[in-house]
Amino acid sequence: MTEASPLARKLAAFVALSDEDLSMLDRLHQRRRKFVPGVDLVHQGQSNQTAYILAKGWVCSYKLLANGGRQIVDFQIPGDFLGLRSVLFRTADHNIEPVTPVEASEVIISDLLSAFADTPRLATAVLWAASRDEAMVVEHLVGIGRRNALERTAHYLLEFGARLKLVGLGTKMSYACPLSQYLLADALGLSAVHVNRVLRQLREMGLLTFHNGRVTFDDFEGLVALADFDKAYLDHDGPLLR
Amino acid sequence: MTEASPLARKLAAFVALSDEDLSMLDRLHQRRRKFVPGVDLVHQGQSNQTAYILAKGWVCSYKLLANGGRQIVDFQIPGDFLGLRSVLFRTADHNIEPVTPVEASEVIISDLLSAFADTPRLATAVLWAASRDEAMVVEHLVGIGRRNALERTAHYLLEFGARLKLVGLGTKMSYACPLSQYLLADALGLSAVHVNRVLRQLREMGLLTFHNGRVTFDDFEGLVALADFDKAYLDHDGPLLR
DNA sequence: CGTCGGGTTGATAACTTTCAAATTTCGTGG
DNA sequence: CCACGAAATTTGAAAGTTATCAACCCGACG
Repeated sequence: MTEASPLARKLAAFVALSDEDLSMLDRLHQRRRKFVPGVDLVHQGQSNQTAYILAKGWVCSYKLLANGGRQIVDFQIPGDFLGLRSVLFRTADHNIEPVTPVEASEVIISDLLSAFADTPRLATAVLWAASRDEAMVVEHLVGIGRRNALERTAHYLLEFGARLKLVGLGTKMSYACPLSQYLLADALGLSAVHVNRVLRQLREMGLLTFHNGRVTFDDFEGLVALADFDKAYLDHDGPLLR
Repeated sequence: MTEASPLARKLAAFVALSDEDLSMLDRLHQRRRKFVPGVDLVHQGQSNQTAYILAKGWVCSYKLLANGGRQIVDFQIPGDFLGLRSVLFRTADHNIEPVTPVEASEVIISDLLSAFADTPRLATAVLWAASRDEAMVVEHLVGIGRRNALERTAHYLLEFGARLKLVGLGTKMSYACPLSQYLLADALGLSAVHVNRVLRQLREMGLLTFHNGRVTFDDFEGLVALADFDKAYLDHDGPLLR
């Protein structure tokens, strides 16, 4: 096998996958498409949705409000599914936009469903990943509702560290993060100016450094304590299910 | 058929269900159990989960933080599933607690899965409802992140109106709401004191009244405008899919 | 009665936003 | 390789929103 895809890598962390599972997973990837920042992949209200598996780059899902604000619900990174929900729901209720140049494979929904029927372990793994995604949205909600700016930012950046490590795009100590402070602000429910101040504070406290598109954890344990981060949450060694 | 159950009523709004679908739905309901406020239905970290269909009363799902705060992720009302996610995830990552005395039917997951295989329209309806629940969590996230206390509260109470009307527990003008201002505060990411002030303001603006466990919309259109509420979102007449 | 949980109100403090203005970074064309 | 302009980051000051603290009120209930 060549280099494992991010998705395969992620799923393998949940469920031990056979070669058959893996090749089935490969066959799900259809046309590879590219997108660039500034052009939505999915637009609010648009119907007739396609689902994708993200292969390269970051995207964000967001909603716009009448009062002019926007809230980023989640960022997706390689190995994540895009737009699965919109397909079910028939029409998208949010926008999806590339944060960086992006490559993604189309997924034919009927292929996915029949793959589920044929390879139940794969189905388990995908459902598991979907549940985790939902859990992350919930954690995000909790953070915005009940954590102050400092804890919230620390928690969010820690979570990304864990997600990226899972797909082989980061180490325990640092990762490449293409987000601007504006994007971070729209995700955290803060103003960009305040995000800047918070990042400075985290740096001055010796906890983490976000510079030049790279997040570095200067004091991992300190961060975890500050953010009340559940390490077990995204962090484990072998697959959970053998 | 006797009085339609809240769940049947809700699903029928999404998908036109046959008698066969409906009786299948009935058979999903197993042991009926009762719960009282103060005792968790589901406790964070607990494994070996059961899923339920809520028949009477309200419950809330919440997470506790190390800093002492708690965030209520969602309230569930009659017709909602409870703990479906926890079952998949093997262990619960949040708590579920009754807000009022509650009655709920256990659901055997294998029954649910085989019902899906036999009656695809029912499966569609349930998945649709699940997607809607997820969309509501996202909307909640957006509200907490980017709406001020007034808009946020108005939006939340409007959403409840729509949800309750869907299961026959409210009219366009008002509904019974058993939530204390403390509960509302923990859901909205505000302090109880501030919720009190916001409710007063909404009342003084002639928009809505929340008194004696009842929410009354005094100026529906005004509220919708203030909250930037998407009426189409939860509101429709016939089933979406015939 | 006395207590207790919920609601209400005022005063003050804390946190975050907004506005405005540097400063730095970075890609592009000269 | 340097200059230029646009975008992103940084900082200060002032304003706005929401939390916290401290009372007080009220109805339910033992």
